[in-house]
Amino acid sequence: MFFSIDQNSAIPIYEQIIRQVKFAIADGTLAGGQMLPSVRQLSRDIALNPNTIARAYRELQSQQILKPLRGRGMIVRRDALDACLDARNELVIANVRAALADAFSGGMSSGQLREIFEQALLDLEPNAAHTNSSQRPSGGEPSDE
Amino acid sequence: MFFSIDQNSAIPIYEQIIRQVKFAIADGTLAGGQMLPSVRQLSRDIALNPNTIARAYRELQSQQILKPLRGRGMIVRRDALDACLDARNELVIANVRAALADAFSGGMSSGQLREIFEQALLDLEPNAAHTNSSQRPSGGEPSDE
Amino acid sequence: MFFSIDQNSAIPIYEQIIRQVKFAIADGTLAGGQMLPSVRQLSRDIALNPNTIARAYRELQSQQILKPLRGRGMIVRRDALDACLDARNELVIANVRAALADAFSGGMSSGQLREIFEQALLDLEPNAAHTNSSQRPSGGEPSDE
Amino acid sequence: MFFSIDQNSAIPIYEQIIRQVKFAIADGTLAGGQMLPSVRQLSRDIALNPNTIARAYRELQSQQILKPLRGRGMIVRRDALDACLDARNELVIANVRAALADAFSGGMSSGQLREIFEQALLDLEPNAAHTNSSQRPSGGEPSDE
DNA sequence: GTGGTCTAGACCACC
DNA sequence: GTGGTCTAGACCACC
Repeated sequence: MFFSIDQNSAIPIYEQIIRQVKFAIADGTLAGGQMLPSVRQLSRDIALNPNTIARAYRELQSQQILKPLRGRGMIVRRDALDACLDARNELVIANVRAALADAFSGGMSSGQLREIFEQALLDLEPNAAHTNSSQRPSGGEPSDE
Repeated sequence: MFFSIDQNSAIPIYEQIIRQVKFAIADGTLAGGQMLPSVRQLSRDIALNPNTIARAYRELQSQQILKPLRGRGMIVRRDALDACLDARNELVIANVRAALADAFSGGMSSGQLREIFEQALLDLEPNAAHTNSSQRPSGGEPSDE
Repeated sequence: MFFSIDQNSAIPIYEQIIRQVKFAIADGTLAGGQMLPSVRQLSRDIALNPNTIARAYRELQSQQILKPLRGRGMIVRRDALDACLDARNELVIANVRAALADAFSGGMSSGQLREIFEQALLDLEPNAAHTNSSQRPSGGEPSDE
Repeated sequence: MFFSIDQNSAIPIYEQIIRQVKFAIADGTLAGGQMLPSVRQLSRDIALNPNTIARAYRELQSQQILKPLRGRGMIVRRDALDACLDARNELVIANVRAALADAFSGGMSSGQLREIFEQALLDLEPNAAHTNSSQRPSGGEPSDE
């Protein structure tokens, strides 16, 4: 599976699962209508208590991301993509703002912050082809309907 | 005092105090040799149980940031500044990296991230106008209207 | 359990617990991966407030001796043995040096100190007869009567 | 003065003073009838709160070590030497036994302990001429009467 | 069930 | 006055 769980993180495991399901939908790894691994299957795969998986699925269901198929499991709702893109964007924006607010409250300058940001981008960017332009088009979701 | 506690944060109160003491040292608000408010005084000022303050002070002591003067109170160690600058930088870098890692794992592009970063900087930067140059002098409010 | 707490000691109870956990790891009573008694269980067994136990466990955690398994309890870290052997040796060496420094500062001679040391060894050594040779094999109870 | 105070020690400062006065008497640095520095003088010399000095002198007086001369200060009682030698010996013996008990409770062997003891002796012995004989005469106090 | 946080309040030694 | 320890008990999230 595509889950990577950090047992030591301060973020509860069920939250990590919720987030990773949403992000997988946001980036297209999981598409509408697709089936999720069963609670039992997944609990074996990633060695977690089934209760923890079940809790994550339950919350994703109540957030209208997943839909239960009676007796068969959970599928991704056809209309889940927008909610997942929004969730992703909100989370990322909140993270960035929190990091900046922390930095300013400790007296750091925006110059130092830009350096840190660019360095982190260099280190982490998946397709490492870094360009200096900050005017690239904003992205937008390709329509694959 | 300079403390601002968020009772509803997921971050424990004693951790908020620890962080704010370190950041106050990092930005020069608290200098080496300076006295901290007493446990009882601070507990009155920010309406917290003295045990909570004492716990924060105790951890700062074991991290070599504060030093107790027996029967008199807590002072900032002369050599605390470096540790506090390091702590601040590490925290900010970790925050930024976590935000970026999250974003990439959700399929966001570095272009989108730069926009989010610059927007957050605009919103949060304390009393400073934004210019696009990253070599601009560190202070000043140039009018680019 | 293997804890023996002295309520009247000048050493705080939580420090006694910390020391005894480390020493139990050092002498092999507690091995890496092994589970500790839960805070509530131990607080019942040795008639102490759970907060006191929790404080000891918390500090052992921050010293990388124990590791919390969320919702399940505390285990001894696999790599804790070295740290515990070091802690034990450092403590013993510090104790011995402090005793000797005190003695010398009061004008005592090394001859007097050797007598005191050998007498204390005779009195305290667990189930072992004393011989004058310091190269004797490490176990066994030779009868030198 | 002959005092060396460790502000950070777990041992209270007034206890350090008491011990150092007794040990100075035990090793002959302070003789019966000799005058101690006044509370004010000493508090200036070693930069301590006069209350702390006064408390130490008060306890030494109640232990029959010092005697107040009205309006002039404290002198060492003529019969203080025996009490001071006893106090020194008891303290050293207690220290040594405590160190050994700690060591055994952590699974250390008497062989290891002898090594530690001899090493500490080598490091600390004031007139570093170390001999291997452990049968030296026990010392005894020279009579200078 | 588990540990973690927080409040409330007692008591202590030290200055 | 100062910080440090300890008890008692509530409440929380997680498993």
